[in-house]
Amino acid sequence: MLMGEYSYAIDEKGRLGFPPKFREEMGGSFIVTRWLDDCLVAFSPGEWERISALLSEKSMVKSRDVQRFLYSGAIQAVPDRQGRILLPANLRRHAGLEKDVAVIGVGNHAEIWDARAWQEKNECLRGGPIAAIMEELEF
Amino acid sequence: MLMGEYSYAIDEKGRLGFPPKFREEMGGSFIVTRWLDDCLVAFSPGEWERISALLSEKSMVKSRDVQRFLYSGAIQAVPDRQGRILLPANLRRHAGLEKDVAVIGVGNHAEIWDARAWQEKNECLRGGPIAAIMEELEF
DNA sequence: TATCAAGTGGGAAGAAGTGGGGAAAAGTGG
DNA sequence: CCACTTTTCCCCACTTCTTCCCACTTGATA
Repeated sequence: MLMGEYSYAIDEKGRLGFPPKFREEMGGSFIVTRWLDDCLVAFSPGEWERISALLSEKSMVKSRDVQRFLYSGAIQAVPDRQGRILLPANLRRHAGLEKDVAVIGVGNHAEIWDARAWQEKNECLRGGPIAAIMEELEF
Repeated sequence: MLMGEYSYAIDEKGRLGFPPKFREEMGGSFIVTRWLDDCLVAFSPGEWERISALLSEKSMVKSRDVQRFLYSGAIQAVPDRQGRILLPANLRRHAGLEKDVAVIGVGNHAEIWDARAWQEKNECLRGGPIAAIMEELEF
């Protein structure tokens, strides 16, 4: 179960640290791609298979933009011996990543946020919508 | 059944004492995460499993903010030999914890409040809304 | 009053984050 | 087709921070 929040800095070579606990849980490599709300997502190979299968069940025509979105941004990330992954420029641009980054666990996947964007997201969530959404979900 | 109210002080390293009775009831470790009304929550592993399962039944897209809220704040708290748990900075910030803290039992879970916030909450509860909420719940 | 449990503080070992250098591969021009 | 330049990628070393463990103090109880 991926959870927790970790802070990292992208260095001049575009390398991003990745939490040891996450690497351990995900295995030797994982898939990183674009995600909703201007962040990036990391799936273990198994979860990626599952997502992929769910997508292929849908109408190829109706889901074409979703497939373009997810597949075109996807890379297979292989951490180096220090546990860092290399993020291509297009992915960094999508999430507005420059230097300070937050990596968060979200159960079955991890998300990569620009530190400031994540902070603002947090402020919004604290504010109140969480209780409303949970009620709506009948929690 | 978790119940009662306990006072502790967070030390400079972010460590927080946890009531022996609660530890005993929860087992060797438990999950702590953000919760509604600017406090933290502690679930036993079993209860966490239940919450987690409820969440994964929902739509991944619709529940994404709730999942971010709960999972990104979650840590597996393993008390040290003195029965203290280590609270990361982001959790302390969420609940406004600085020094004096109240740990309270709430049936199936425990909550961690800033002492002053808990005091104010208490005043509010005394005030009156309790009866109204109980009526609404058809108690 | 003595003993035990529990709360609090500090130090040391280990892991993890960050930066830099070197080798290999790929792309480009002659 | 060969050689040179540039970029990518891998590995090593250092510093910082986390985490675990031990000791002390305080309060309760017999």
